[in-house]
Amino acid sequence: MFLSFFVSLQVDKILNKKMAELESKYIAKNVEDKWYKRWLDDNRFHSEVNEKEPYTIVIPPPNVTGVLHMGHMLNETIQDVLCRKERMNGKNVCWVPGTDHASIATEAKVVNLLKEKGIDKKDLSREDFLKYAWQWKEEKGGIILEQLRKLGCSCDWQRTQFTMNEVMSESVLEVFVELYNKGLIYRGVRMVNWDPKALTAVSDEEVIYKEQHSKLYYLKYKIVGEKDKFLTVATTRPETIMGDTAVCVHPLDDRFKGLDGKKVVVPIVNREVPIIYDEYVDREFGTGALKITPCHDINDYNIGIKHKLDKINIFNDDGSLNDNGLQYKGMDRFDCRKRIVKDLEENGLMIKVEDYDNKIGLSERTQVAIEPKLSEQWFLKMKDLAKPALDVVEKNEIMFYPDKFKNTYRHWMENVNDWCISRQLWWGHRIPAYYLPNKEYVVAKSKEDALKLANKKYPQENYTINDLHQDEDVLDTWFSSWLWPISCFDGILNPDNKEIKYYYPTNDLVTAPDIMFFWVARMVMAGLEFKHEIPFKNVYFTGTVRDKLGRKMSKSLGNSPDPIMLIKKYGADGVRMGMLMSSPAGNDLPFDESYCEQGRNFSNKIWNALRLVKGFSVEEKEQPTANILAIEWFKQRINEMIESINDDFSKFRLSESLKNIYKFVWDDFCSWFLEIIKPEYGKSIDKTTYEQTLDIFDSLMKILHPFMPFVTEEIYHQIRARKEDETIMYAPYPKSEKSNKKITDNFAFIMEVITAIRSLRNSKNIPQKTALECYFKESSSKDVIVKYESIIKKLSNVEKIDFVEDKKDACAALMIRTTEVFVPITMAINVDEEVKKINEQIKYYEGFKISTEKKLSNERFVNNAPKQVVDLEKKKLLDCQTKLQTLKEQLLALN
RNA sequence: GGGAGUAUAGCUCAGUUGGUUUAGAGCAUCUGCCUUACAAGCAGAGGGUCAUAGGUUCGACUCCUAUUACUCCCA
Repeated sequence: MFLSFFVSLQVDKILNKKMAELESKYIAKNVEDKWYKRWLDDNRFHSEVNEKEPYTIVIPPPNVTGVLHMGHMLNETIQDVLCRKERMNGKNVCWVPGTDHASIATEAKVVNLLKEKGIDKKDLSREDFLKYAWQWKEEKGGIILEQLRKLGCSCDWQRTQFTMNEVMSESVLEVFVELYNKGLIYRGVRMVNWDPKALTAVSDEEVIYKEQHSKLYYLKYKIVGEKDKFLTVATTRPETIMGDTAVCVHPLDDRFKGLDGKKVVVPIVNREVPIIYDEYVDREFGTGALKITPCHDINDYNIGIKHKLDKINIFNDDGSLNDNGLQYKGMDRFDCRKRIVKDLEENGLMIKVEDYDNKIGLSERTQVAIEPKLSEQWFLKMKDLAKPALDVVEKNEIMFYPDKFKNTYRHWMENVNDWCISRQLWWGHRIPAYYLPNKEYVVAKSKEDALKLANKKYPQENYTINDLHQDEDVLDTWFSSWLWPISCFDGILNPDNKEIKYYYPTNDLVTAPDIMFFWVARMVMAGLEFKHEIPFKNVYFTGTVRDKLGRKMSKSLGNSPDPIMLIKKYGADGVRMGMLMSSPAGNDLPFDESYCEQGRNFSNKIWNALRLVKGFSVEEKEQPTANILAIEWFKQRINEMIESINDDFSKFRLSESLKNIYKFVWDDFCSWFLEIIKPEYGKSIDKTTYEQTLDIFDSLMKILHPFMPFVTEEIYHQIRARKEDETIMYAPYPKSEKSNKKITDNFAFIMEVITAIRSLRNSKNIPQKTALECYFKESSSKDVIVKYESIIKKLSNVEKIDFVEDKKDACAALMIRTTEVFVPITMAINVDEEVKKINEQIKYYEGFKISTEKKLSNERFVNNAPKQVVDLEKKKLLDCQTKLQTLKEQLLALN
């Protein structure tokens, strides 16, 4: 006794010494910065053209003003997982990072910063303003790219792009000129979505419609020449009456018969305007009479053209009333509404006001109400570009994950409108159109080229460079990002360079569905138009990260956690796992920090498995049977896992894959494998098992690495001494060997046996330390039980296993599948409880038996169903009968 | 208003051409454990008329129709 105590004390010391080398808890921050720096120092993320197969991803360029939010985290984690997996598969991986210049957002930001300094944009020249903007960009822009490093992203930072860098800018001008020369770009006066705050037109895609409580006002329009007769017109925008140039009614509406050729007087304004008839009018809405304001509503505009009406613009660019606004001149549009309502009421021109919910368009960037505005803009014709871009998706040359998004894509492509590409801003790519004194213009990449062109076109004019005046507007930011997969490799200006030939088309694109039209669709168009090749093969659409209440995460709601804080708290690995665990492609992710906690706990679990294994004292000695069997089984499980992982990846089922790996590591490896091979306290492990365990651990780390890059790299280096330049990033991903399903099937049965015995212990309050005896009834599973006897004994603390023909007395009876086990127990058996339990089971199996018998006695089933299905049912019935018989015997024995 | 999608355990999701013990996992819950890698842990357990109503089929969570609820997209 004394001696054993002494020995165990000694062993304790040895163990503690080994353990002390590894912290008892995994501390991510000690590991993550270290490895990221190492990867960077060793230039692990960089790709150059070589003879290997390329794997290319271009990042969806975040806005240069942006900071990392949860959506980015999800998106970038997915890309990193894909990249790291392919890198281990031996591909030459190139993940190009970068940012876009975000015209509106950046310009607004710079304008505001200048305002704080007391500088008004209006007082600056274009050149000076751009100087400030560039300065801001260089100093503050692209923080997000720094943040991606914290997340462990393996981007090729040497290739970092920006949509306004030299190559990309020139590419934009190049394609503009090309498309213009092809007749696809045109300039025209159109009704555009005007953002009165940003003072620019925005595209249809940048308008967000939102339900709003507003009012419907009923106004009196006096009919000219008829005493005291009025038309009542309902409108949500009474402030626009200054722009009215007609009142329109439906030709078949009886209420308005006999008004043909008559005029009405616009209230307050006192202008006479015609009454016109058009089927466009909805007779159910309001009073059936519609006021027509061609300058301020797209539908009115079309009616105006059809009926040749006057057009009166009443607004300034900032949404205030202009000279046509009469006494309201200078007022803001919404102030004017309040005021004019009051005036109408005071003059008895308002009949009533009703509550009314309608949808109004808001600017995506500034959130202010969009004002439809007639203006001269540049457009890109979309019809011819859309057709082939739809085809490649319909034909699955480009695959969407999940593929339901094909529907959305098709719908948009088939109803596509021309793209308004000009923006009334300074920050961006200035439109390469040059106006001439003769009111004509030319389009060319540079002013010099434009001059040559102008003089060629108008030889008699002899223009000099100073005669040319470049268009003041810039291009929509998306007009540069639609070239992203091409221009990242300089494929527009140098279409035959070796990089574009090697890296293009890219492989996968990971993005959010809300930019499907802004970006994805247009990239497909650009790819086909300029490279005659698709830009990517797969598009993975992520879901939206939401809070627990299902709301989108947004700055204004303040419901988004700070990603960098999360990384600090749970480690990048933990956060990555948290993001991915419950986020299948295209599904929204109701985010909860506990996911990250789960991720952190997982890192810790793996860490502790390492501590256990590294704590073993190793000796050259015979390998116990249990260990041989455990290794044989686990290798099969690895094969199965690898197959299922590869299958999941081929379908972009990353979340499922990670869940499986999680369970595999936690349950199969830690709870089963390690528990089997773990030597008894104070004993050593045989060298063979130890080495094989390290191999297995090694494989597990490789399997997990794409998801949790840091902890796996750390452990990879802890498991064995590695060469100076060795990294798990480039370790080959494990390949599955021929697997033997029989082994895993048998082992699964043994696990059930062990669980049943443990469960018995639990329900009977038998302490873990009390060794049990197990008597198996002779059955077909005898061989398997004999084979795995050592494992059953070890994991359920059984000291004796034997086989019997009949039931044994004073035993608890267990049934595993169709095998019966008797476990002698000392305490009295609660007969009533046992009877109740058995009866419940009998009831279940009786029901099951009946349904199976019913199936088998159904001729049509037996004749129509495939043979395996019928055979299976027969086996089910047989098993069920065996069980019932056993249960009934047990019941009998109890009574 | 038009289109698309979803509905499975308390929560988040699997369920692969309809057939594997009349539904699986993780988290959460409950019970028992400081068992010597890990309490960020171990062992065990409970929990579902597969939204509702019909239909097709020998057989439906799975296919069809309608209804309800929610989500997204477009105007």
